Amino acid sequence: MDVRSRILEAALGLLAESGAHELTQPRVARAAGVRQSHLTYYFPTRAELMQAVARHSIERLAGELAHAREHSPSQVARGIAEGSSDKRTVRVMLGLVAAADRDPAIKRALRRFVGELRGIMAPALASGGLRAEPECVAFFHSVVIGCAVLQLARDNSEARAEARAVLQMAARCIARGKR
Amino acid sequence: MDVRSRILEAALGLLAESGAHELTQPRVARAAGVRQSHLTYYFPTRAELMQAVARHSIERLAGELAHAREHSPSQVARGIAEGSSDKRTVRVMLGLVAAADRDPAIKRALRRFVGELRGIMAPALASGGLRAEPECVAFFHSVVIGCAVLQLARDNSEARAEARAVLQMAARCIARGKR
DNA sequence: GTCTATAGATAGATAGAC
DNA sequence: GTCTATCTATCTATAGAC
Repeated sequence: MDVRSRILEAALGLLAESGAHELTQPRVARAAGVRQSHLTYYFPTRAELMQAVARHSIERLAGELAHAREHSPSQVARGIAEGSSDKRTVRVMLGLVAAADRDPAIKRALRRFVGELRGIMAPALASGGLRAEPECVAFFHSVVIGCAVLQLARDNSEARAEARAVLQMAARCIARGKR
Repeated sequence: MDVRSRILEAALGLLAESGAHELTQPRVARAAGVRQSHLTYYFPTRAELMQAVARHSIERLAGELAHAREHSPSQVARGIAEGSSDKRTVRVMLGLVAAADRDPAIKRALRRFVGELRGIMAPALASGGLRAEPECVAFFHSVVIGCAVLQLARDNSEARAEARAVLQMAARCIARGKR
């Protein structure tokens, strides 16, 4: 793996493990096994590093979903459910949202990602007997994110059980043939 | 207003305006009009400052809702809808979630707040003709948070319109008389 | 591409006078 | 409770040798 990729992998790991707070040049460099001044050769400013980390994280998340898609739509659904209950994934997402709030470039990347994610999500919902109109996909996506955030914020078994119940409820709401 | 309150107000302002990234001792002190070394008299460590800011933010958010409740349940509903589309409020919430992820004390405060918020939310939903069982409140709460995060992340008119549509859809899902 | 070295800024925290 | 002064650690960024 080339150095640039090693750096991005290390950054993603820190982001997933401890949140955006850990994403500093010295820590990323140490985790990647390069000198800090070498890191700035690839990413001259912190903003460029963050943008690259955002793109890399998004590629990763989208890639995992696309990979699941090769198997079956139900696996996509499971992947989304697992991702939304995986603290590492949620930390990455919240970090990207916070970064997007301060950097339009990251905001654009996140917009594209939302579109892409929903493009993957829609057929998975459809094959699960759920409605896949854009409105329904947006609805389900919102529920998934809400559950994920509430779960990371509270982080106990009660929150996990609640997330499961709420997601099932959301699925019933967009079940085909209803309303 | 005493100094301690001024500090917390200033911190909340920074958090709402620019996110958790801005919450440093020097910036908070400057915004509050005190010396940094004076700030550490009230909050000896950064962790204590963060915990106090969390408590203060939560009191503020809960207070605004409780105040709306004195008027009418529909105002509570409007307050929740407005809060979830107000970037300042969402920044505060995301900052607290990120802080809770690293500090169990903040996590506990956030858990209590979720309970409190839902206690206010439930009768508002009920008086709006919606079901107010805990499951339904948790469901609606999740949708609100998901919409808020998606909106902050993308921040355009499309996202705003989508959030409105999704919230209305969620309301229809827990309308009384429906399954 | 990789390294050493270092500058300049900012953050967190403490000691002690008043 | 408020202040000055200061220390240490950390972060971002640049210059220049190899």
